Amino acid sequence: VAAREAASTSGTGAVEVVGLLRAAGLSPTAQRRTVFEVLAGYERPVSAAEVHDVLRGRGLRIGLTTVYRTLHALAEVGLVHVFAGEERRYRLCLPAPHVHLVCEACGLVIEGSVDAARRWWEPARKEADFVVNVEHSDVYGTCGRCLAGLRAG
Amino acid sequence: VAAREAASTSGTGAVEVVGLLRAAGLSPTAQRRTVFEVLAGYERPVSAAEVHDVLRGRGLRIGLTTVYRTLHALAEVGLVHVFAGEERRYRLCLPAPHVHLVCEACGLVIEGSVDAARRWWEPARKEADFVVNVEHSDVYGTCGRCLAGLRAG
DNA sequence: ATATTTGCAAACTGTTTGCATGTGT
DNA sequence: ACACATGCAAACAGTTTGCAAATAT
Repeated sequence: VAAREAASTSGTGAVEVVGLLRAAGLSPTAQRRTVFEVLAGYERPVSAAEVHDVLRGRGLRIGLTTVYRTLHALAEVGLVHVFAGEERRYRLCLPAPHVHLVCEACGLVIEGSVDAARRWWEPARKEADFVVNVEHSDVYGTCGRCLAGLRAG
Repeated sequence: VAAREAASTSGTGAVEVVGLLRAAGLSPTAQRRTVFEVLAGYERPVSAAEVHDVLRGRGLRIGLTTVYRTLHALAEVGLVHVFAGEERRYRLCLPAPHVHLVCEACGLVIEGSVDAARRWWEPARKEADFVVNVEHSDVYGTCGRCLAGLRAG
C-alpha cells in the first residue's frame, strides 16, 4: 500500500515512484515510471497486455517487451506480486511478507497479515501433518463489499 | 482416492476405470483408459506432455491432442483437478468437494476435508471481512514426510 | 450406417530472447 | 564515450482447432 500511495494522483507521487525504483536498483526511466503508475491505478491484478494497452492508449511509445521486463524487475524486488492463471496478472504490493486474499467477484486483492494467516493454518499441521507456506498460498473467495452487493442485488 | 484405487495395479482396476468413464458420459476407449491409468500412477499433478510421453513410451499410439481432450473431459466431470502454474498440471481427485494441500518439496497433493478448511478460514471473515472459497484455494507448503526429511537430511 | 473419437498439421496465446538502435549520464 | 534501456521481429512453449481418416456401437 505504501507503494500504491507513492503513485497516487496527488502531485508528489511521481517523486516517490522515482525513489522506489532507485531503491530497487532500477533507473527511473519514463517507461518504468508509467508502468508503475498504471499498476498503482488498479486494485486488481492486471495483465502485461492491459498495462501495455493503457500506456499506448495514452500515447506513450512503449514495447510490450519493456512492460514484461519492468514487471519482472519489480517482482524480483518484491514490489509486485504475480498471480498465476491462464494469463499472468500483476499487482503492486508491500515489500513485507503478507497473504493475498483475492475476491473472485471484483478482483480486489486484500493484503492480510502473515501472523493472522499463520494462525488460520496452524490447525493444518496437526490435522493433515502439513505446514503452510503463507506467502505462496493465495486465497480465493469473496470480499465483504461484494457479499453485501450479492445479498442486496 | 476412490478414483485412484479404481486404477490401482490390482487386476480388477481396469473394469472400474471403464465404469467411471461411462458414468462420466465418456465412452471408455483405450486412449481414455490409459490416460486415466497414468494419472492414477502419480501422487503429484502431472502435465499433459508427461502423460503423453509416458504413453508413447509404452508404445501406445496416442496424440497429444487426445491427451488434452481427455484431461478436459475428466476435469469437467470433477475427476481431475487442474493446477495452475507456468504449465498446467493434472491430478485425479475425488468428485466430492475438498481442499488441496500441495507439497512444494515433493509435489504430493493431500485432499483435505472441506469442513476442516472452513474452520481454518472462519476467522478471515471477521479479521478481513472475506469469505473463502475453499475449493478454489489450493494451499502450498510442506508435507510431514518432507519436513521430517529436511530435519534429518 | 451413423455418430463419435482420433491424429496430424496448423493456428493461436502468452511470454521470452537476439540484436541493432536509442538514451541518459 | 559508455553502459544501460528500449523496440522490433523472431523464437518459443503450451494449448486449441479444423478436418479427414479411423473407430466404436
